Amino acid sequence: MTERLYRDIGEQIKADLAQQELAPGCKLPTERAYAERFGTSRTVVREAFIMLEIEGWIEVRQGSGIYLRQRPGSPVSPQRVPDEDIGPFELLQARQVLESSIAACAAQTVTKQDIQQMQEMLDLEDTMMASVEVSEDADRRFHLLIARSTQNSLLLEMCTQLWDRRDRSPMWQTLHKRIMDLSYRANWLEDHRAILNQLRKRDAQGARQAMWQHLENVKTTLFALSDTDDPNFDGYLFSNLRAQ
Amino acid sequence: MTERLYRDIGEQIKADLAQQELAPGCKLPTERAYAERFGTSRTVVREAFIMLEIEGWIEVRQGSGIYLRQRPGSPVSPQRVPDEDIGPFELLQARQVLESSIAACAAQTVTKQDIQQMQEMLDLEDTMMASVEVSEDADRRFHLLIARSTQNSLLLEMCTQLWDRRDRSPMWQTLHKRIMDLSYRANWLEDHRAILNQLRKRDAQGARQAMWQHLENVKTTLFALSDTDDPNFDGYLFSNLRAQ
DNA sequence: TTCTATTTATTGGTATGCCAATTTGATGCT
DNA sequence: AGCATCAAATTGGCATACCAATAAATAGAA
Repeated sequence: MTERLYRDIGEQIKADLAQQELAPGCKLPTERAYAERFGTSRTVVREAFIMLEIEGWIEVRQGSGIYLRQRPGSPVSPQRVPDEDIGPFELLQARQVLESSIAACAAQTVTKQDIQQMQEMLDLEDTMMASVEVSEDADRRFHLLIARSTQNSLLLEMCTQLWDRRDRSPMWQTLHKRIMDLSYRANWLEDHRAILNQLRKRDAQGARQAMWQHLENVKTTLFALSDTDDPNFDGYLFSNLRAQ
Repeated sequence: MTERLYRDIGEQIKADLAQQELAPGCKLPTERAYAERFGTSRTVVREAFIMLEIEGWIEVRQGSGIYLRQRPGSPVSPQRVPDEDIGPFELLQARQVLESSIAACAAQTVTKQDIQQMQEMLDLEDTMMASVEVSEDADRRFHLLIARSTQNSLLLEMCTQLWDRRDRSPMWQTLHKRIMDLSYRANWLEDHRAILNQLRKRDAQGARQAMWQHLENVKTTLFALSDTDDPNFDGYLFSNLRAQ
């Protein structure tokens, strides 16, 4: 695996900023200064700053300089957690917490069109259960449709992030096949139907509980599958918050 | 405002990929190909790809090529919402949904050490209420400590993201000063005390409701302040999900 | 003195060129 | 035929050089 140099430099800059406890809005050293300091070309430093910019730490102004957008390294706020460090269990727990509340919220904002689209996804899940590809995609879309129906773009974005994380998770690939081979999808389809029914009734508490139970069932399934030959499986499954 | 070229190119590449509906893992055109196509140097294309890499869309392998990491542009999943497009109300609603559930979850996982640190933050808020800087920082830390006490790094990360969004929000700067000048902080400190009390009791429902009520109060305060001379204020306050 | 216009320096933006890792496929041996 | 080896092409990694926007300094007019 190629360790991209700009990432190293970017992390070093972040560490450096965290150490100094600079105030938001203050000006940072120039690209040239960092280049000389790290003994690299300005190109790499520039790339590192692009990383920090995308991550939201800094703001770059041509001809002026680079400025801090917020306090770096607040003791409780971590940088982005690497995909490899997140286990399926931790991910599902986060989804359970977030999506159950989203379901409750959605019950109060969902429109007829939303309901209709969700129903179409369920029909798709039903008829195309044989196709892993299609039914899995329908699963994802069903959940995201619920998030979208809250009419809150941030809730949809967060929910999307968690699903993207799952797809990127190395361990998911393994679990994915095991789960798909088995017939759990029928159970989950029933869960989905229950959720949609609560949304139809505009029952916030019912929707919350239905979503919670659904993800609880997924967790249970996952747990049952943890009897595996992969020695790292258990530790991975339960990997949780690391020390700050 | 400087529109950074690499952002334009990056967005164009993303749009291009979404259009083609490529499968995950497939190989993308080379940097040189995109450079020629857009009529720019390879440098900007490379910077654009760094953006996509940070955002998690692609994986870059030296000497080999650039590969897709996941499905781009699923109909319901948007790209990241720009900070400028998010109003304080939408942000607070997202926090209310997320943080109230986090509080409920935290009530079951919080440790004595967590409780102690939260108490310290409240004491800081109390004694340093005169200092806007300090009390605001304590506010932030208090909320993030709750998220951290769930022992779930994703929940902490999402919560942190929302607070970072607030800090970056252009409208927040305006509201921020108005709120700080007034004496709402005392009320919010009471809210925080109520939340901590529920956490002490390990009462999940109580914690959920206390957090919900707290952010409801913040929303109310914000709404009261919306009587302003800024013509864009109202629209901004309620800007919500845009059409997909 | 003060304000303004202009020059100069600073700083990020972009392009070009060469280097290193990887892949590909041709070559020759078994 | 099959496989190992090596050379050439491909492709991203990095550095240098010059361009453009901004800010700072300075000279001149009111």
